[in-house]
Amino acid sequence: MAKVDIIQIAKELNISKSTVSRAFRDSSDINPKTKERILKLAKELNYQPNYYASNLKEQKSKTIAVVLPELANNYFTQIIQGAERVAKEQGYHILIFVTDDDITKEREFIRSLASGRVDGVIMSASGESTDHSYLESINYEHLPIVLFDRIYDDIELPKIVTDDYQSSFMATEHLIQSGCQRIAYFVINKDLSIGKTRLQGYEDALKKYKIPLRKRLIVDCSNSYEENNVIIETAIEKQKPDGILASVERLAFSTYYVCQRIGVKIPEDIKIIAFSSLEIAGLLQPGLSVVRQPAIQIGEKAASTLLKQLSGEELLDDEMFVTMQSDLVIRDSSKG
Amino acid sequence: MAKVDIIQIAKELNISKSTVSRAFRDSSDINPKTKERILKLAKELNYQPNYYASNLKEQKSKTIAVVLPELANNYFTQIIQGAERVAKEQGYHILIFVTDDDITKEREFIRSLASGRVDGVIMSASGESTDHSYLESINYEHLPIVLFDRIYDDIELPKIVTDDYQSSFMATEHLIQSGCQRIAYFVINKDLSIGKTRLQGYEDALKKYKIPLRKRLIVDCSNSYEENNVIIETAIEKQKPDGILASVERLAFSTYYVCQRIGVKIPEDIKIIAFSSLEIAGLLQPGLSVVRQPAIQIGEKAASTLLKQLSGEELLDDEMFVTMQSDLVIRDSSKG
DNA sequence: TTGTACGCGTTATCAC
DNA sequence: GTGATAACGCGTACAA
Repeated sequence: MAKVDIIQIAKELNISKSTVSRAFRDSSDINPKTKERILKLAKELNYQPNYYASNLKEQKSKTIAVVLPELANNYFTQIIQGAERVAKEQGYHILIFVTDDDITKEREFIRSLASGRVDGVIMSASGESTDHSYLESINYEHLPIVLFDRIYDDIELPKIVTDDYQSSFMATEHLIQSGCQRIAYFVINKDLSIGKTRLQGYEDALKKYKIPLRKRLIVDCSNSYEENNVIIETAIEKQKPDGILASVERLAFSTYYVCQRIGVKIPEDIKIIAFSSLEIAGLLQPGLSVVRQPAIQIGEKAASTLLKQLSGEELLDDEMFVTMQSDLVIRDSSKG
Repeated sequence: MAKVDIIQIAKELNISKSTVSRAFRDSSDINPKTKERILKLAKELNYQPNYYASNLKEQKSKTIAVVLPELANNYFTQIIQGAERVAKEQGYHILIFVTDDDITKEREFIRSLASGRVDGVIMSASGESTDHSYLESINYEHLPIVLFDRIYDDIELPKIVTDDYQSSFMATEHLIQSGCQRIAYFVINKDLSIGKTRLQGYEDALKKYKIPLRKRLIVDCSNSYEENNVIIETAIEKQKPDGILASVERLAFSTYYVCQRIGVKIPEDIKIIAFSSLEIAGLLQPGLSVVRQPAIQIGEKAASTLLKQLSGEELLDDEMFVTMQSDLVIRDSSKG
C-alpha cells in the first residue's frame, strides 16, 4: 500500500481534492452524503493527513518541547509526567531535549526550535546564570518559552519556581535544631541559579543561629557518580560535618552509600536532609528527610502556563512568576 | 522581527532562492564567496530553515516516537534515557506518547503516527496479548516499529525483551531456597505478555520443588496506589504468604508500606523480591532483592535497532528477537 | 455545495 | 555557478 493522499481519494470518488479536504475539517459546509462517502473511503484506504503538509500550512504543530538538563533524576522525569498529562489533555505532544547540562546544546536546541518545529518550550536551564544572552535573540512571539526550576534571573519570561530559599533555610534550621553545628552543603553547581538560592538559605540560617560559615563545608560535587563518591567521602572524613544539606537528591544517595561503607551512622553521627521528590524516600534506611518539591505539579503548571500563552491569552502578572510550595518532610535521617 | 525565510535572504542579496538554499546544503557546487555572504546574512537575520517545509520535501523527520504505557515507573523513564541517548547521537529526537495502559490510545497514537510525523516507533505495548489487530494494517515499510518489554507475541516485528521467564523462575527458586513455602505472585495484569511470562516462571519453579500452586496467591493488583494498599494488605492477612514475588516495582514499595503499617517484618515474616531497575533498591529498609532489568540498555537497544532499520539496513535474524540479561541481586529482603 | 487556483517554505531538476 | 520552475500534500479564497 503506497501512502494515500487527498488527491487519490478525490480521484477515486471523482471529486476535487478540496472537497475531500473539507470532509476532514469540521466547520466547512459540505454535503453530508459526500462527506460520508469520503470518510468511508478514507477509512478503507487508511488515510492519514500528512502531518508536515498540514503544519506547513497551518503554522502550528501542536507540539511543545521540554528542555531538561538531564533525565537521570526523579525530579525531571516527574516534570515530564506532569507536562505530558496537561499537554495531552489539550491535544499537544511532547518533544524531549536533554542538554546533559551543556549550555551549548541548550543554545543549539532553542535555536533549532525557532524553526517552528514546536509551538512553545518549557525549559529548566543548564547554563550558569550568565551566558544566556542567546535567549535575547529569540522572538518570543513566535516561540513562547516558560522557565522552571533552574531559571535565568534576568530574562523576562514566565517562571515557575519552588520556594527554594525558604525551604533551604528551614531545612538548615531544622538540622541546627536537631543539634548540628558543622553543617555541610552538598551542591552540584553552586553557580546555577538554583544552587545559589539554596546556598543563600543555608547561609542565612547559619547566620541566624550565629554559626560561622565555613567555606570548606560547601562541597561542590560533580555529575559523575564515581567522582562524587570520592568527593563526599573525602568531605566527610576531612571536614567531619555533623549535618548535611544535599541540594540534589542523588548526592544524598551517594552519601548513604559512603556512610554505609565507611561505617558512619545516620543520624547518630551525621544527620542529613535533601531536596528530593522521590516518593519512596520514607522507605530508605534510615528514612530520608526531604524538602519535597511538587515536581509533577510544577511540570503541569509550566505546561499549562505555556498552553495558555499558545491559546493567545495574555498572562496575568502573577502568572509571570509562580512560586510553588515545597514540603519539609522530617524522617529519621535528621532526627536529633 | 518577522520570520525570515529563504526568499527574504535571496532578495536582500539580489540572488535567487535556489542559490540561497544551496548555501545550506553541503554538497552542491556554489561559489564559496556567495555562500559566505549568504551564511553571514543568515546568521545576522537569525534564519532557521522551516522544519515543516523541509520535512514535507524530504519525507523525513529525524524523529522517533517512544510509546509507553506509563511514566510513573522507573523502568520506563530509564528506557527514555537510553533511547534518547542513542537517538541524539544520530541526530534524532524523541517524541513521547503515554497510553496510560489504554489500548485505545495506543491504537490512536500509532494510527496518527502513520501520518509521517515520525520516522519510526519504539513501543512497549499496553494491550493484552489479544486485540492488537490494528497493527496489521500498519505499513511497516513506511513506519518501522520496534517492540520492547511488553510485546505482542504474534506480530512479526523486531522485539527486545529480557529473560523474564528465566529471571522469574530463579527469583522464585531463590525464595524457596530461603525457606518460603507460600509464595505469592503480585502482578498488575496477568494477561499482559509480560505478566504471563513471569507467571509461568513462577509456576514452573513451584512445580520443580513440588510446591502446590494456589490460585489465591496470585494477586491481581491495580494501577491505583490506594487500591493496591487494600489489595495487598488483604492478601497478606488472608493468604499469609511467607514470600512475595512482585512483578512490578511499585507493588514491592506498597508491600513495604503495608508491612510497616501492620507490623509484618521483612524478611523475618515475609521475604520479598521484585522486578525493579531502581538504582537505590539497596538503600531501602531492608535492602530490596531485585531482578534488575537493564532498562537503559534496553532503551538503547530498541532505539539502535530502529535506527538501523531507518538507515536502510536489513536486520539480521538475531536482531529480530533480542533477549537482554537481567541480574538477580539478592539483598536482605529475601534472606533466609 | 463544489471546483479552481494559489500559497505554505524547501529542495531538486533542469536549463542557462 | 546561478536562476527559473516544479514538486512535496494540504487548506482556503474565490469563483462557479
